[in-house]
Amino acid sequence: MSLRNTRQKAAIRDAFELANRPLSTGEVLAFAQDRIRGIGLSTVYRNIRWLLDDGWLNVVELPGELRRYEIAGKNHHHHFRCESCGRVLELRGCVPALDKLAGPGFMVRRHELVLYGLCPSCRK
Amino acid sequence: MSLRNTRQKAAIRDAFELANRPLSTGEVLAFAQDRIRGIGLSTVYRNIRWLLDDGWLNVVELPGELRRYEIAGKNHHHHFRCESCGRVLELRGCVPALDKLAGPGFMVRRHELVLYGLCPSCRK
DNA sequence: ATAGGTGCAAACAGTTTGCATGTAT
DNA sequence: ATACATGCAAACTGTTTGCACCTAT
Repeated sequence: MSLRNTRQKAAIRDAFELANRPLSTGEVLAFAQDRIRGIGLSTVYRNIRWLLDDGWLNVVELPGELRRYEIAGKNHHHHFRCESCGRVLELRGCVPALDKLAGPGFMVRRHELVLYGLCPSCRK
Repeated sequence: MSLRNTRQKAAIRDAFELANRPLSTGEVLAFAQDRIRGIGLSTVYRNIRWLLDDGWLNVVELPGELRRYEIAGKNHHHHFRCESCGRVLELRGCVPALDKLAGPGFMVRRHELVLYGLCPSCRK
């Protein structure tokens, strides 16, 4: 849990609020370095860890991708990864009966779904 | 591309054929070490790479998990990860209209779906 | 003033690569 | 005999940790 308010901490939170999409540590560092010369990668990791503990961030893990993080507290949703620009975008809602794909022997507790293709910007 | 038939190579292929589920490099190594004393991890990695190039294996990447591999050539399917035993099992079939989850601005090319819970063995 | 936070560098895990040795052909 | 494959160790990437210095309180 973090107790003090530092410039670094503020810059890291701002990165997520401005991006409004899941960010990797590298993306967060790039943003924060524009504001604070010499900010270290370990500071990014440590603050992300604290924000996760606080429940302010959630982990977003896509298959074969670096771990990303997004602001917590949103409704159940899934993600779209653009194969052109590499960005990960949020999708709203879900698909019914997903969990039925497992047969009757299984007990399904949760699921993850990721769509891949071209985002609206890259499709043009 | 591999040209020679070695004991190591045979043991690695056998691991996949006997397991009949996606395996990580660690799982493959554990299997192969039962047969061949002193087999190295890099041999596992190299042979998996060759088997991927040959099209004999496919990559199976689940969010936040180590990369796994499975025998190629199967129909479109998804996976179930047991939260008790950690094994990843194959599910048959798919769910219709998955790709509709992205709005009209997107072009969806493929998707990945993973279910989590208890497998039939662990549920008992 | 003081202890929590930062930045650097070292430690780690999983994966890849370089190289001398071993072995299938 | 030859060159491909192996096994070891070193390199590499993403992440975590130890520690001296800095700074919000």
